[in-house]
Amino acid sequence: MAISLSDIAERAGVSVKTVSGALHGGSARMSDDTRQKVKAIAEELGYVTNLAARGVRQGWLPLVGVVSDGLITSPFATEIVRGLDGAARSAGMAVFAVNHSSGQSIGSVVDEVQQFRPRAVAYAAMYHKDIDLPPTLAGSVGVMINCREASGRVTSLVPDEEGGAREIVRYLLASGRRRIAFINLPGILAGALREKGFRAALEEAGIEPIGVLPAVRRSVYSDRAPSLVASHVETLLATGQRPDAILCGNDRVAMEVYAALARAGLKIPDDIAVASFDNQVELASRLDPPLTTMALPHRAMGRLAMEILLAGEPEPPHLRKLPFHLVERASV
Amino acid sequence: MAISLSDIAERAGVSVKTVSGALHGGSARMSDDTRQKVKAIAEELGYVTNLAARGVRQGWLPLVGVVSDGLITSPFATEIVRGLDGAARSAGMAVFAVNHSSGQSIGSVVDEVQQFRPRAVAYAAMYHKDIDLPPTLAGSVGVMINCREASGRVTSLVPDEEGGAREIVRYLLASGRRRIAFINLPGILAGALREKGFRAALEEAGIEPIGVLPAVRRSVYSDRAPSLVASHVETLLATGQRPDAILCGNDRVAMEVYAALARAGLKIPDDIAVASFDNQVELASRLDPPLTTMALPHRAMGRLAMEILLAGEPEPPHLRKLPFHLVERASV
DNA sequence: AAATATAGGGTAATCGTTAACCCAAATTAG
DNA sequence: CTAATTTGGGTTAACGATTACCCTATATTT
Repeated sequence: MAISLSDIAERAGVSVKTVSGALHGGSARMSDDTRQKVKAIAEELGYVTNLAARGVRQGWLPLVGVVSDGLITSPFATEIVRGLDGAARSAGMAVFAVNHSSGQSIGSVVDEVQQFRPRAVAYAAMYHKDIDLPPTLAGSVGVMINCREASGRVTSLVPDEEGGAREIVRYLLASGRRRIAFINLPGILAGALREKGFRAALEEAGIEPIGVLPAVRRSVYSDRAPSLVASHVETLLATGQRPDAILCGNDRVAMEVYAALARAGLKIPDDIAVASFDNQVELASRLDPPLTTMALPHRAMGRLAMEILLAGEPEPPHLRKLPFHLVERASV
Repeated sequence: MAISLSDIAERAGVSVKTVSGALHGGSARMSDDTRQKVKAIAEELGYVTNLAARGVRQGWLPLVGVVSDGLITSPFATEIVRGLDGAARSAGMAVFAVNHSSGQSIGSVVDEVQQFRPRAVAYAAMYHKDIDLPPTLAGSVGVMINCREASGRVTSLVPDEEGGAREIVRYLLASGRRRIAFINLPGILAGALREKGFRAALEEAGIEPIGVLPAVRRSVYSDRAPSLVASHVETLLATGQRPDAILCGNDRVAMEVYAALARAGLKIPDDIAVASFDNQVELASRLDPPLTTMALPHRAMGRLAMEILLAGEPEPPHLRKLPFHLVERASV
């Protein structure tokens, strides 16, 4: 078994509480002499705090549980966790992430996490969606990240899809583009909201969109679904009203657009501008030319979530939309 | 405060130990009647096991700590974690992942994890590298994942880079290719080992490589470094010995090769085959044609690591190389 | 019918840490 | 010079779960 306070106490010839005070109680009344001696012995013996024991006493462990739905495969997930982690560290907390596979109910996973008596629990969705949290869990889950909680009982943090789409469209307009098409991700919440922003921004400029087209068939967005991108691009180029900008649902769609435009012999951005959403850096910066894209506020959501979780007085539940961030590269 | 065993005991009119036996001690002597009654009350009160309390008694929490170096951004990291997680769950353990940012020493992060009294601790590197673990940690870290531990005091699990390269070259040879070039990732361990495998496989077939070229300048591999891929491809195509296959250091290099070949008007795989390492699915399956690539054994490393950590009798420390896995798509 | 098992469950110690309280010596205030 | 305060540190009781040990009925054996 590992070294405990009483081992140190015995060696130092003091009581356990003195050791505890010397090592952990910053303001405990005690001579500097004693404190130094105890610390030295602790160091020598290789003492490591037993947080489980402290946890029993305090009623909680210095953990913040994060339950995420399904795939943590995406780089987005890690950005959320980074945001959470950074804020957690500065509060002396660790992030304890558990993903719930499709087999389990949210409730059972939350319970699993609760067994560790975390200070707080957040729920994080891997893509922007609606989630209906079971009423029983409204008390134990403090923040919903990247999803809208239906009942409104829990504060939800989501990307401002509509605003992000407006911003990139305005940017395209500011660069002089007027004939703008949108190859969107169908069947997902982000797609629907972005389309609203896309249309709103064009309307406020008094411009008609060239087309809003789905990247895959059947209104079902999936990485496996066969892509329609190439044929859409060909169609768009064939019309008399050839677009001078194509906005893409994500960087991978943009990658396909690049390929289709290359086949058609068109130069980016001179003949046609390309922009998208996601800022998947490895992809976007490697494309030729590097891709201008709207970065999602994943890290910001993570950071804000942690601040909300650890804040003393909780705000009343509400939906908070966080802004996208334009990453200018050379494709516009 | 949450419900405890004694709350249930009081309500049920039995002792705490009976409640403990009923809920957790599968084989405790007890009438079925009592057991059912206790379980019902626990359910009703919404009892959740306090693992911290149990942890104090047992000396450890049902956790396996995983310390990873720096960036958890890569999809590889999550594959490792998935492997660990799957194996951990079936043993009733949870994975507690902590990444150590560049500021901290490995030791301090391991200590941070040890405070939670995990059952075992693993170290995971985000890309295949050599790591020199401080001697003090050889006792606390049970397995090194995706890295070779210099001193040999700890079992290390790494991808069989050499074997993987041999396999993909043999595959290219089997498909009839004879003039094979390799645009490799310079400056990293994986690159060096793969080159050995690449050369070995060609030699055993009595064939000379067309060229082994670095994807970026200066032998420093980084996602930011300016790419040399396009010019290399142009050079390769300009020679009389035009290659009929290009092996790429990773899928992103392959993506650039695709673009360069498209510009040159060459068809994949008819004019020239392309293959690579990584199997970054979102990319590889989206390229046109979909990319044939060697998948790294990340999940397998994670799973095996957990099995080693949780095994009763530990094997003596050794270096274990896990095989790559060929993902056949249409680019060869 | 007496001796022995066994089922069913209680008591109390234990894990490592913290914290409310106490006490003696030393210092300061008046 | 005495009373009040501070300093330094010890005692002891929690926290929640587990477990070795013990006791009392009832069931089984001889």
